[in-house]
Amino acid sequence: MKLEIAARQLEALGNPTRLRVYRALVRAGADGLPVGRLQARIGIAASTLSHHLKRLVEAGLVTRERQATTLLCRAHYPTMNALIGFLADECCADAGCARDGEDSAA
Amino acid sequence: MKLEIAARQLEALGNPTRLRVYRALVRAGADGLPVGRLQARIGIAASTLSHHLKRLVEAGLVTRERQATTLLCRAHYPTMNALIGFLADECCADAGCARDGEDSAA
DNA sequence: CGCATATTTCGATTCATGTCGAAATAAACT
DNA sequence: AGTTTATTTCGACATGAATCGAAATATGCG
Repeated sequence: MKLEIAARQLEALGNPTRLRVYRALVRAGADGLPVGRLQARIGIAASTLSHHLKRLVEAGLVTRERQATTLLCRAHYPTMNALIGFLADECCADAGCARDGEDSAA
Repeated sequence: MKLEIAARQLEALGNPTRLRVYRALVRAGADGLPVGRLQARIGIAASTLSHHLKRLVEAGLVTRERQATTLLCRAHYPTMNALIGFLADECCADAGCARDGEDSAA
């Protein structure tokens, strides 16, 4: 059922707004970014951002952590690495990758 | 506007059925797979598969080519490579990737 | 030309998504 | 305790997605 999980993560990233959010978090690096900052930067309603953030968190791509009065969000790199691994592995990656039948039990 | 494109491709892969379809095509390798084969393998209605296939094609992840009476589908690797590149680049990838501020013009 | 096979398009249905504003909750400060 | 700031949850709405079966289209064969 690994495929289901990968699909869920891909879906989470497969929305322009969420991808923008996620990218902003990645760029923010280890320090993360408070929700409010994100909102100002991306320019959407707070409730909408919260909704998207929740989906990213549920997909394991982002972590949220209370930091006094604000909620600090951070990109969770291991998940992204695993996802890229899945794509590269299950779904090809390297230039060559023209492996014919492999385990495709016809 | 590259982000929009990446989001579109991620969304295309972000559905379990489509991801299954795509993976089947990748596994089929350079020979590709006719639609009918895919349908039998995945077990969904032909119309549903056609719909999903269309989305994968529109996202540039799959190519379709008439082969006499059947339509041969193939995974289009360059797109996947570019997508992985985008994720690795814009959205982190390598294990380390704890680059703090970089261009995050806070 | 008409039939058989392969695939898509159409129409319908059901459910999920993206979005917002307003109200509720959480945490800190006075 | 009350106020302010930060964020989420709620309710609503419009739009899009996923799915199917049936009908339409395309290709090759006899």
